[in-house]
Amino acid sequence: MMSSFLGSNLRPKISGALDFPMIVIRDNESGAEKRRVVDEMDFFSSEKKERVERKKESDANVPDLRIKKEDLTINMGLHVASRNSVIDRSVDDGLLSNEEEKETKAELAAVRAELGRMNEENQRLKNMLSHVTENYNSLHMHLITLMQQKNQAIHEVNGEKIVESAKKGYEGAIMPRQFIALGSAASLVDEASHSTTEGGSGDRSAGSPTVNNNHEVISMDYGLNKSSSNSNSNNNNNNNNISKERLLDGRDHVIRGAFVREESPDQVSQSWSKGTKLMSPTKSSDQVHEATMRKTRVSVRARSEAPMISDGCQWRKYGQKMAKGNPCPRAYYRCTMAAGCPVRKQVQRCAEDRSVLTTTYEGNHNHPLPPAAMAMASTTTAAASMLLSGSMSSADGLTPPNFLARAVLPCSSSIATISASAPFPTVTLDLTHSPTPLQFHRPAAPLAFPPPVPPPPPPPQLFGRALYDSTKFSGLHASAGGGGPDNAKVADSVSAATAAIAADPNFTAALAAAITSYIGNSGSSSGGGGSRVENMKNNKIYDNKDCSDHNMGG
DNA sequence: CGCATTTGACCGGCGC
DNA sequence: GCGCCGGTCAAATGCG
Repeated sequence: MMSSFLGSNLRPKISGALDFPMIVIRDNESGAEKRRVVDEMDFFSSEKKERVERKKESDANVPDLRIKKEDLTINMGLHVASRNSVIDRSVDDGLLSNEEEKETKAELAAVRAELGRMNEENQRLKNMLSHVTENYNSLHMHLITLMQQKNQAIHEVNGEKIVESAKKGYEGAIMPRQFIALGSAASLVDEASHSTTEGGSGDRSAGSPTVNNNHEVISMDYGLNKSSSNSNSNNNNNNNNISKERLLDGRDHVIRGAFVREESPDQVSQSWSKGTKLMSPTKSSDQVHEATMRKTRVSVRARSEAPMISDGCQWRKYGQKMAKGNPCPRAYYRCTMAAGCPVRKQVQRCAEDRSVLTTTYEGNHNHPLPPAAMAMASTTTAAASMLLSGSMSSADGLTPPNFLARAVLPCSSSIATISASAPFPTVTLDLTHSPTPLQFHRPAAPLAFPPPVPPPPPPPQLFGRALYDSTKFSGLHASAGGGGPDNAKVADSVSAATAAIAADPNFTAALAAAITSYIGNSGSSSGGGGSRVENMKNNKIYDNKDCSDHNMGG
């Protein structure tokens, strides 16, 4: 990266430097050449002043401080080099007077001193930036760790009370009106599931009322975590019990309703999320916690010829299976960006349309994410949280389960499908549609997570087309930070579809914000459109389901 | 040699 | 109880 930066900035400076009369005088015997040099040296002072002025203007026009300083360094380095050459040769040839020599050498010393100062300041700024980055990463990790420890403590201390309340048929649940805490929503969802596992384990033979009670525990715990992790983050420890009591009392931003699913608690704990081996008694509590952390899934459907969409994270493939009803194998990946990261994903092509790639995410990352991955994580996280929100709301008829479709693409038939009947709640974001520009609304609300340095965003009207040309996306991330001359070429080859899903932070951020924005207003949403709750038992949503179900809006 | 991928074995849940 | 299925593990293999 540095080389490309230097290259792109050196060339004009070199050209300018070569305009300076430093032509090598190889033939000392030629009087004509000597005179020519003397003539050039006659306007040495005015030339020098002009170049100093140009440099000042150039420096003033460079917006970025770092680039400015480095540019200045390079420029000044050339000044020094060329000046040295000219002075030395001129002195050697006896072409400079003593006064001129003193003057230019004094200027040279000054320039060198300035160069040294700039170098020092440049280094200082670099160190500062690196220090800030390190601090940010460590704080982020610390925050995640604290939240996990806090939530676990809550379960241990108050879990029994929640279970008791749930068994009594308590129907209240807190649903925060706003959330977008990066990376926390999935955790909250997962924590909710954690609570379900603990609470339901003691009464698995109960009938449907108990099932609903368990789901209510999900909602309540979710609300608890949200309130403690978002708005009360500064007083987490003090407010845990308070939040719990408010939660149990049904006050404070309560959206009443039960988390409705059709399956039994046994089904809740099965399959991908169950972590059968992780749940064994021989495993540590952390492992059990990790296993139960992974509950809610977010499935993203996108057209791509690549074997896997690039979402900014590092994945390691740990298995591949042939799934029933689909001739295409299903690949299993786990996140390897940090040791012990519980996030996993499945990748499988649609049986009906091989160009459609279904990526299903589960769990939340326990480490800082790169910008592109952050955008993707935010999107899936928001969708996962939306799932709980939608399920709760749909129970009391306020909001249809597939409200995301109207949230993101109000005029399209569907971009998202929410399953409230699966063994694990799942949101399917169907990005294989081709929405018209009028249908795509970027949210006006600012995002809560820091916007990454964005690549040139694809025009909204190209979104649908881009989705179809998602073959060559895989090279994007390698070139994202390059800024080199190949960027345009790479950009041409990048699939804007997958980019829209995973790499274009603008889009994913917009999607996340749209979801989030909608959730923030979900309590006031009117019913209207019919809900479409799919039977996702045994992962049928992508195994056996006709792809056309997701492509209604085409 | 280290790391990632492949692939068969294994496990637990579910349906019959 | 048995077979099917989804999910995971871990040894074998491939690759840079």
